[in-house]
Amino acid sequence: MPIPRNTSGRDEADETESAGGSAVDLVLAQIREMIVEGGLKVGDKLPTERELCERFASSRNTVREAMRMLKAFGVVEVRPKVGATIVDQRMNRAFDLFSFNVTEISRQTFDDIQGFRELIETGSVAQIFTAVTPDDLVQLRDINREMVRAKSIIEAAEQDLRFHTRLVTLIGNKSILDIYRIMTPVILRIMQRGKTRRIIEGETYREHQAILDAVERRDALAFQYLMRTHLRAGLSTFEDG
Amino acid sequence: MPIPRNTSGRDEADETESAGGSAVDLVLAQIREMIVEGGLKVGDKLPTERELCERFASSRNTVREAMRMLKAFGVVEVRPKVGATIVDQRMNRAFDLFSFNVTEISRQTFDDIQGFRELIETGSVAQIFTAVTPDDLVQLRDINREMVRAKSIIEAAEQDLRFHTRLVTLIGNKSILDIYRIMTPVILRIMQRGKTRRIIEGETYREHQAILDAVERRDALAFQYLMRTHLRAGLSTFEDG
DNA sequence: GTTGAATCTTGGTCCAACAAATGAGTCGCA
DNA sequence: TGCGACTCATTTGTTGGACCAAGATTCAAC
Repeated sequence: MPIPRNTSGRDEADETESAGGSAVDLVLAQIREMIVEGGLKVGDKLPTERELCERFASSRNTVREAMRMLKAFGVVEVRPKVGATIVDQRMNRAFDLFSFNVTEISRQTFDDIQGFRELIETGSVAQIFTAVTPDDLVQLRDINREMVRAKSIIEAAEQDLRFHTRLVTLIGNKSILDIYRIMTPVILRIMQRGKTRRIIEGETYREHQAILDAVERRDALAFQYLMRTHLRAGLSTFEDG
Repeated sequence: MPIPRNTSGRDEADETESAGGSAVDLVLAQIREMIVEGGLKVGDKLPTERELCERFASSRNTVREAMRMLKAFGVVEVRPKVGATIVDQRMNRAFDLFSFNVTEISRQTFDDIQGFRELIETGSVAQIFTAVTPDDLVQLRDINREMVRAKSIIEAAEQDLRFHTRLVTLIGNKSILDIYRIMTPVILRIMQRGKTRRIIEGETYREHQAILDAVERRDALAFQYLMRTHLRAGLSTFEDG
């Protein structure tokens, strides 16, 4: 028989959780606390769902919804018949997060993203020059050629992005690369907008080649100038909606 | 009577979703598709849970778990009785994402984060100098003084971060500010590590002041040099675990 | 000791029900 | 007629229970 319990656990909602209203949020906060207090690390296993129900005096559905959120956060990975283990896939989750297209890219967003890229890609010239190898350059030119051979604008944009991501990888900074990867979906949409095959085969290809030439010569000023010009080239093609 | 239906909907798992195994993932993908195909924008309302059950031939729990994930992604906001409306709070969600401390900060992460900050904070000197007003400088010096008056290391670190965030805000680039905010929890943990009151009252305070002096003089080279030195100062205090 | 079958465990899904909150319609009164 | 209070229905939040399928475990047979 359903016991008419305190459905909205606001009485004991003294958690630090900001939105500690619903029972699911409460259980979520309790699980988080359990992880932190218990000093659980990546690889450790969480109790079973039914055990969590018992411990937090909640129904299984409530616990499951809380687990869903943890899964959405990339903090736990749950396999059937095995249980939930703590992981850290938050970067991948952040990546998924922005693949969700809910808003059209505004002119402002476009400018901001390109400004960010300009900061990253021109500012890290020293690290790139230090790390780059002849083999890297060969691969980069290959990518550039593949971009021209691409069958569609979308595919070409992907190669274009691959080119830039490859450069950013050379910086050797995982945080920067993670963030660049998180922005990938948005950057892709930007690239696909206002680009034609003619632009890709012509301007984009040549600009990439010129940038690689500058890398080869270790010409920092040229690299920065060419990269900035390259990134800003798209700005003119952007049409306000 | 429970109909022995196909519990693991792998038969029709022809979705583009990467992990389209479970029924929840399937419903999630279908809702996403519904949003995209239907051209639903921020502010639009989703059908009721029961309507989604009917449309996707799933139980209410399954739909609810899918909605939980959308909520975790910051894509929908659901109020009791009112229903689910589409929002875009993904940046806030990304912020929450990294407030979850599951791993200890390694030396490598420390270096990477500081390297990223160095790139952002020294590379945007032109934008900062253009945007800064006398009032901004007054506020920045206030923040710096508050940092010294802080009652705890944690509070001081928060003021320290506030100082840098205030500077980054001057860049006027929302994307950069968003990313800086996302990194806030990690940066805070870095700041709290290896800092003593002596360091905060002395070195940190003086370095901040010197940076502001450089801003006031519009001395770009000094600004970049001082900022870089300031950010790298912490590196020596970091002790390997 | 190894292997294979029986059993147990556990996550995945579904169902039925009730509580709570809120919007909408309705009734009564001025 | 206008408006406030009231009732009612709808919708989300939560619970308990049930079953299934598949991995993990146990145990018996060889």
